[in-house]
Amino acid sequence: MNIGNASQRSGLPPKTIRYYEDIGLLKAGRADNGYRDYSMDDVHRLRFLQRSRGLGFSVEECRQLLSLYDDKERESAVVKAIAEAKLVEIDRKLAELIGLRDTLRHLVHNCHGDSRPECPIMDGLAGDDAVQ
Amino acid sequence: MNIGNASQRSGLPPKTIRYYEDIGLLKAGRADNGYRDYSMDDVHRLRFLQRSRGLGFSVEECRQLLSLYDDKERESAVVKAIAEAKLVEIDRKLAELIGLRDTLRHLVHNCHGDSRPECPIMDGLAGDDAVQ
DNA sequence: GCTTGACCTTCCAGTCACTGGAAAGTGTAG
DNA sequence: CTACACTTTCCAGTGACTGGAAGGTCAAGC
Repeated sequence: MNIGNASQRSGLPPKTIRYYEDIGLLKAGRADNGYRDYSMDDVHRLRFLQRSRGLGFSVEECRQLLSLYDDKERESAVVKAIAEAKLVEIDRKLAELIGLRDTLRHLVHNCHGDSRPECPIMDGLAGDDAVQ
Repeated sequence: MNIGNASQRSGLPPKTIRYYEDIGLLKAGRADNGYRDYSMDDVHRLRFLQRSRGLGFSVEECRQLLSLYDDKERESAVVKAIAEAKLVEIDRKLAELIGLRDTLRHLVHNCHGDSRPECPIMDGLAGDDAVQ
């Protein structure tokens, strides 16, 4: 199957699929006309990449996960450790983002938002007073 | 004052300050020896940038905020609108991240994490079953 | 005066994960 | 035969820095 077809089945843009091949994440066969040729197995791996990336794993982590995906002898403990580390990372990002939101929300809440120049948001960003 | 000093006072690395100058975010004077020379006013603007970036505003948004910061006639409503839009964006990111965390948490929870190859995380990433 | 080391300058390249676009070849429907 | 969609490769750009090289400047200590 051509790349466009594989793209539709995997949910990854053709450009991204070629990029993944470039960086050695997944190699495709070639048809006689030079077009890339994908098997259903390839499509499964592409979908795997699409989901892994979508869940926040980096490309390097995806490379690792994909090799575990191919490894019929893998230990699920290894996979679980990677996923747990990612979970910690997501939780950290989440906490940071919540902090940002609360700070910004507080600033917005205190701003009249009218035609006058006085603005607690600006004051907060300027850092004259405590922002958090 | 030299860039190192301005860096310490603003919390921005010298490299970043030079980069901001490169992209026209903030211009510094020059001393006789060719070194950049910063006033306390410059430091205030650098701190303003440091805080704005830290709160998740893009460099282009910071450019806009900085010009409002300088505008003594600004309307606080304009600032508030920008901050509110950013708040919506942060909330959207937050919701997405929470979705990711829940999905991943669910997968991790279902995985034994032992020496056997069976792994619900892998199955979830492969997408044979519903991930969310 | 000389050396050492910290600081400063510019410029170029790399990061991450794509994405856009140009130029050219291929396949298919009418 | 033509139109048009699809494919190929290659090069460059994104955002917001960051690292490093090569060289200039400055202050302290000997």
